[in-house]
Amino acid sequence: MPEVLDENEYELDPLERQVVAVFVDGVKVLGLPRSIGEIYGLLFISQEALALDDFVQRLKMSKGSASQGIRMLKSLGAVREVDGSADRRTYYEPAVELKRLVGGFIREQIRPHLDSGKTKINLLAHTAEALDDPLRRKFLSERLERLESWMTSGGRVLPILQRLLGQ
Amino acid sequence: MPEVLDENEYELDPLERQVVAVFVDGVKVLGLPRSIGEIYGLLFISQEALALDDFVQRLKMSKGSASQGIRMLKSLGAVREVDGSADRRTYYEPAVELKRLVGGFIREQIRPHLDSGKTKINLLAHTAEALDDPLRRKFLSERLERLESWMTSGGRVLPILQRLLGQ
DNA sequence: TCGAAAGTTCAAATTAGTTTGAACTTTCAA
DNA sequence: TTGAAAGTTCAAACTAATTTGAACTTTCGA
Repeated sequence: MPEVLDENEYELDPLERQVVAVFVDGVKVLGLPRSIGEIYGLLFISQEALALDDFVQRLKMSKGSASQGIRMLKSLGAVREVDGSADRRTYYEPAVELKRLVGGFIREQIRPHLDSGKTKINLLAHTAEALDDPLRRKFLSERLERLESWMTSGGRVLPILQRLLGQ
Repeated sequence: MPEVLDENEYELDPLERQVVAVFVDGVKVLGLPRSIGEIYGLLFISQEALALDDFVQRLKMSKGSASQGIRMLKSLGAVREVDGSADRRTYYEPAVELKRLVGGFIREQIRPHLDSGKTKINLLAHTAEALDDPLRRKFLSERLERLESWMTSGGRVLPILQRLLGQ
């Protein structure tokens, strides 16, 4: 067993394991991979910033997973790099403001789908307008309009949602 | 090829296929299986109620998938049974009010996770209170309290969200 | 500048999640 | 009542998603 600091003990203690498990469950609900929950969870219960190797050792995951996980967490705005570290590594700490986390999730995981969905539906609405059967045309146009209104409602609600979660 | 009505033609036409694809993408974002999107999508663009066998034939899925899919859609409140049908089958039509769909999703997919999460965190908070190291105890208690406050905020926001989507 | 440590990439292996299909139960018209 | 059609169940097969690990690139202290 390598010589390490108390805080960087190889295994997670039971409490840490359970908190990490809560985050693993949480990110699964959001459709994100387990490793994201593990990394963020470990950061959340750590008093000091952690580097890639800490995730590899303490969570027993591959360097590849840790690297990809950190990349996604960065893109979500869920972690930030701590600068001014003594050694050559990059250290991370978690963003713990709910507003910020929700904002990142909306921006990265929700908005793009809303936008591309809206585009597709607009195209289909056009196709429907060109249908021969007038009854079918009317029906489909109505339904596609409704679908568009869902997207619009969704788009309007997201910023409100984020504001409401701003503590 | 079996003798069928126009509306129940075996294959989906290109427009129908594309609308169904939009729903398949949509439910994937919500973390629901493809078959749910296919079934709901087909109902959404159909002018008359459909029965299990329509999903099997037109979407080329197994009876098992269709049955399980309908069960989940019922639990989400996304389809309702049409009563008074001529034959022995059960026919379904889609619920198309966004408010209702969102409500069902919150009730079935979000609330249970929020509730079980809150329970787990409360237990962990207790465990943390019993920690020997006072600094560690303070830090973890703070973090777990924050986690609880996330859950509470989430719980408060859901009904508002649903109300805002009530057109 | 060099080379060892840090970090990245991505095809293959693994794991998780979904669908199938066959055996089963239920329903209802004759 | 009965049996054929409708619907359900769930273990096995399949598919999709994640993780691994080895080869690679980048970085920076000596």
